[in-house]
Amino acid sequence: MHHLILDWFSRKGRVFPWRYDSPDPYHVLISEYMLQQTQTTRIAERYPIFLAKFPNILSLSKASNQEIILAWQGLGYNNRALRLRDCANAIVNMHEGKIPVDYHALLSLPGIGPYTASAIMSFAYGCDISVIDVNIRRIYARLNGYSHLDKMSIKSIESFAEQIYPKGKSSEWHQALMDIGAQFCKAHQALCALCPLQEHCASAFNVWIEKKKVKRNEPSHRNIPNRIWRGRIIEFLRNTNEYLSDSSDLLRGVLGVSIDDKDQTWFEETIVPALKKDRLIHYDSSTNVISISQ
DNA sequence: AAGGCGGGGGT
DNA sequence: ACCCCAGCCTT
Repeated sequence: MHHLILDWFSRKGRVFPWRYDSPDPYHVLISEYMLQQTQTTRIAERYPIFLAKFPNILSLSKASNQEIILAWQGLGYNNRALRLRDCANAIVNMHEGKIPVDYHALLSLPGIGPYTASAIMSFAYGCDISVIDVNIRRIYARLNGYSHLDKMSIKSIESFAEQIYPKGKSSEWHQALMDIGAQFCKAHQALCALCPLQEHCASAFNVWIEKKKVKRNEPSHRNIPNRIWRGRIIEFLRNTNEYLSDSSDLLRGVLGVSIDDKDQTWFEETIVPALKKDRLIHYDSSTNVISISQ
């Protein structure tokens, strides 16, 4: 099975700007950070532009809030941008600018959790470590014939993951599985006929399909979730000349020309505090100017 | 344990 | 009109 998958990966694996035979650890850090909850196609567009602006860990560590938020355009989850800069800063200050080759050291950095830490260990440094994201979890559960992802406990997944991957080939193995999960062994559709794992899969051609998630009611305004409005506000500020705006101009620019008291209250009591909490904006109450935080 | 957090393309 | 995505942090 190992040879089958590794061979499949070398012939049919997806091609991305961040995939190289000997990747720069900095490039792995950036791509994995961007890829958290964000689709590969989006990253493929933005990744080269971002790297051109911040070519190494030192330049990234010195970015102001404003610079990093601007460079994050199109990637979503804007406070991730600040976390990434903070992460670079911690690496410069605590690790002499070298991305640690140590799982627990990575885990302690801002915005790096179990997935990203193991991904860096594996993809950047070629270490023997198992990597588990939602695609790989789903594949392992199906390989073992479980009737649902959640039927296989985290512990079982972890111990299976540890013993299944070919030692010395962690990087290729796990990236291959993510390719398979994204293209064939999908949550809502299983294309077993195309899957290189089919002969080794207990669920082949008889796969459980994930139920649609019940959507929970998000706090919304004018029928649009607040987080979407927040994103639109940051985007509006990105497109102003000095990345600032009079607060009422901003509100009209985002919501439209007719603003009532409810809009105003919602903006001041819900949206502005949330954006400030995330360090994304600065609000000068004396001049009534809102800006992307410096 | 659950909720919050963007954005654009797919269905 | 929803639906989802190479997670992580906070409460």
